[in-house]
Amino acid sequence: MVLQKRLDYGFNGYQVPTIPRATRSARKRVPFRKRVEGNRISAFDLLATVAGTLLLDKESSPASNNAWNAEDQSAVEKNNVKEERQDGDQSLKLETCNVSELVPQTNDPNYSSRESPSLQNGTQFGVTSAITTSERLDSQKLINGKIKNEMGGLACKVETGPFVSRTPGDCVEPVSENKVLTDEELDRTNKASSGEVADKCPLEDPLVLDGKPPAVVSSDSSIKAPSFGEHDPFISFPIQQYDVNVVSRDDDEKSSGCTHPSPIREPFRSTPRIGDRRIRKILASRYWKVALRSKNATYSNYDENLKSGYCNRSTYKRLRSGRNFPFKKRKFLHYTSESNSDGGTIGEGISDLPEKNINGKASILYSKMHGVTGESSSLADQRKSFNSRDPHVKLRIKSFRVPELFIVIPESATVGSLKRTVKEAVTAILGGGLGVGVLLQGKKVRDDNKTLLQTGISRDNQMDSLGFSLEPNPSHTSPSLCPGGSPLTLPHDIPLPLARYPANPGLVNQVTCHPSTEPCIPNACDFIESNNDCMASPTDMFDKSTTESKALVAVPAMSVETLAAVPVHKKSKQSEVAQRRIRRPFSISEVEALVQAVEKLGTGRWRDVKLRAFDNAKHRTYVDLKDKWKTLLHTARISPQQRRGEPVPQELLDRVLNAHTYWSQQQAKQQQQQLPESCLPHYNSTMIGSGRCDDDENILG
DNA sequence: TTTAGGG
DNA sequence: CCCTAAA
Repeated sequence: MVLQKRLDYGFNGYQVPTIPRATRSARKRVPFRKRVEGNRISAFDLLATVAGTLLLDKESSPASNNAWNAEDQSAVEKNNVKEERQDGDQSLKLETCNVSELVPQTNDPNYSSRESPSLQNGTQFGVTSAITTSERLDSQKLINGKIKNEMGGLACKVETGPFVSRTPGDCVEPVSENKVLTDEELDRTNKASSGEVADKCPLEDPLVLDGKPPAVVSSDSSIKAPSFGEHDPFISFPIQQYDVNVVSRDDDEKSSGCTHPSPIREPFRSTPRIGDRRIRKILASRYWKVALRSKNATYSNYDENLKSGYCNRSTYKRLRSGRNFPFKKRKFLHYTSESNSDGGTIGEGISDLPEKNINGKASILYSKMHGVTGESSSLADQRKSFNSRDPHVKLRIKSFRVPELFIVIPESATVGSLKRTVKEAVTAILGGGLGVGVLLQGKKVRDDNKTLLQTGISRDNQMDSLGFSLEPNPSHTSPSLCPGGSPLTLPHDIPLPLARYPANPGLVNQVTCHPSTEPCIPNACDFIESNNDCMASPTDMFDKSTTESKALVAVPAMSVETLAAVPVHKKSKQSEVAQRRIRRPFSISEVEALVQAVEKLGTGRWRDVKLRAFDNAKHRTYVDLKDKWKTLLHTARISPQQRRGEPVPQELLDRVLNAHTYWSQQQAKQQQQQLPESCLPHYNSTMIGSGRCDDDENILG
C-alpha cells in the first residue's frame, strides 16, 4: 500500500507540541499604538477599554501583587455558589459573579473629583468570593462587610482576595489569608478594620471602613507597597473588608460594594507609568483587574521574584508543555473521565455533561443566564460630574455579573479543586471571547466609530443612562472552551457574565494550567516577554516622553493594553481552540482486539471495527483505529530494532501482516470482479467468499 | 459520517 | 494524533 512513508508520528511524532499548533501563531503579539485624546475616544475605544479592564489583572493595587502568589485564588473573586447534592457529587450553582468596580478614568492631571474620590483611585477592585454551601451554610450572607453565618457552621470558607488595604496614609493592614471567620472573629476583625485601621490611617472618608473594598490603588510613589520582606506575601483581608454583595438569590439587586470608595488625596499626575505596567496573562485569566502600578513603588522584590523565578522561556515552556490538558475544537473533551492509559497528567477537565463526570473530576455546566436578561442597566454607574473643561469622560462600572454556573463536583474533591473548577468555569464562559456593549438610554450603541461626544455619552445628563453589558464577542461564533460546544454557548444579546477576557487562545489554554503544580506565573511572564518584545512601542512611547508620561493616565493606558489584546484576539479566533488530544498509546490488549476485529472484518471498515471491538472506548475513534492499524502495519514491516515504544508481540504483528495481505487480496479481487462483473456473473470461488459482506466469517481465524 | 491517506 | 479530500 502507500505505507512507504515513514510513519514517524507513531513514534517520535507523538510528542505533544510544546505549543499547540493552533496557538502558535496566536502567541504573537502585534505592537500597536493608540492615542486617545479626550472626547475623541471612540466608542470602540471605550469598549476596548472596558473589555481590557476586565482582562487585566487587578494590579492596580500593590496588594494585588500578593494575589500573584495566591496560588489558589479563585478567579471568581466574588461569586455565589449554591450547592446541591447529586449522587455523591456536589452540584454547585454559581449564580453570580460580581466584579466590583471598573474605573476607567482619565489622566487629566487637573481633574479632581469631589463627588467620587474613588475615581482617583485609578482602577480599583474590591472583589471577593463567597461560596455558600447549601448543605451547611445555606445562606451565608455577606452584608455590608459582615458575614452572617446563619447556619452557624464554618464549612463555608470565604476567601477574600489578597488585598491590602492601602490608603494614602501608607497604611497597610494585612490579615492572614484564608481565614475562616467566626462571627466573633468577624466582629473582631471588623472592629479592627474599622477602628484600628482607621486610627492608623488618616482616612478622609470613613466609608472605606464600612466594609468597602480597601482603596488599594494609589499612584503615589511615596506609598510603599508591601514588600515580601515585610509582610506575608499572602496578605489577604477578611471578607468584611469589602462591601461584598449579598450573595443571595437576589443578586439582581446586588449593591456593588464600591459605592463609597475610599478617598484619595493623590493627584493624578503621579499616575502609574505604562512602562512599568506588566500585563500578566495569567493574571488576566485569574484576576480581572487592571494592572496599574506605580513605577516608583517598591516592587523590587516582586519584580525580581517574578523575573528570576519565572520569567524565562524555558520555564514557561516546560510548565506549559507539561500540561496535558486536552482540548478539542470549541469544546472540552471529557477524556479525563476515561482511562488514561498513558498516565497522562490530566489534572482537571471540564466536561460538558455531569453524567460524564467520573473519577472525581469536576464537570461544569453553564446552565443559564441567571437574572441577566436585561441589558444590565445596573452595570454602569456613571460619573455625573464633569469638569466642563475636561475633555475626558469618566466612567465607573460598578460591577459585571457572571451568570449562573452549574458545577458538579464530587464531595471528595478538595477545596482547591473546587476553586479551580469555578475558576475554569468562569474562564470557560468567556473563553470564547468577551464582548462589551454600550447602552445609552437603554439602546445599544452600535456604531463603534462614533465618538463619545457624538453619541452624547460625554454629556453629563447622559451619564445616568449609560450602561455596559457583557456579551459574546460577535466575532466569535462560539466560545472556545465550551464543553460540548453548547452548554457554555452564550446566547447573543444577553449580557454576559464577566470572566476574563482571553487575550489570545494561548491564554485560554494556559489559564487552565494545573494549579497543583506551580503558579501560572510563567504565563504571565510570557506575556511580559511579549510585552517587551512586541509591545515596546506603547511602553517606550510613554517612557520616553518624560513629562508627558506622568500626564498619561488610566484610560489611555488601558486602551493601550486593551487594544493590544483585541487584535490578537480577533486574529486568533481562526486558529484558536483546536487543541491536540492527549496521546493514548494502545495497550497490547487493545492491539489484540484491533487485530482480531480487522481479521474478521477486514481493513476499510473501521467504523465496524470500532463498533465491534471498541464500542466502549469512547476515546478511540474509528480514525484512531485506522491510524493504529497503519502504525501496526508499519511496525510489523520494520525490523524489531527499529521499533520503539511498548513492544508489540511478534505474534500480533504477524497477524497484522497476514490480515493485511489477505484483505488486500480480497480488495483486489473484488475490484477485479467488478470490472468484468457482467461478463463473469458465475464467478465462484471457495476461497474468495464475500469478505466484506460476511462479518462473522473469520477467514483468518 | 466514513474512509483513505498525507502530515 | 491531526487534518481533509472524497465519497
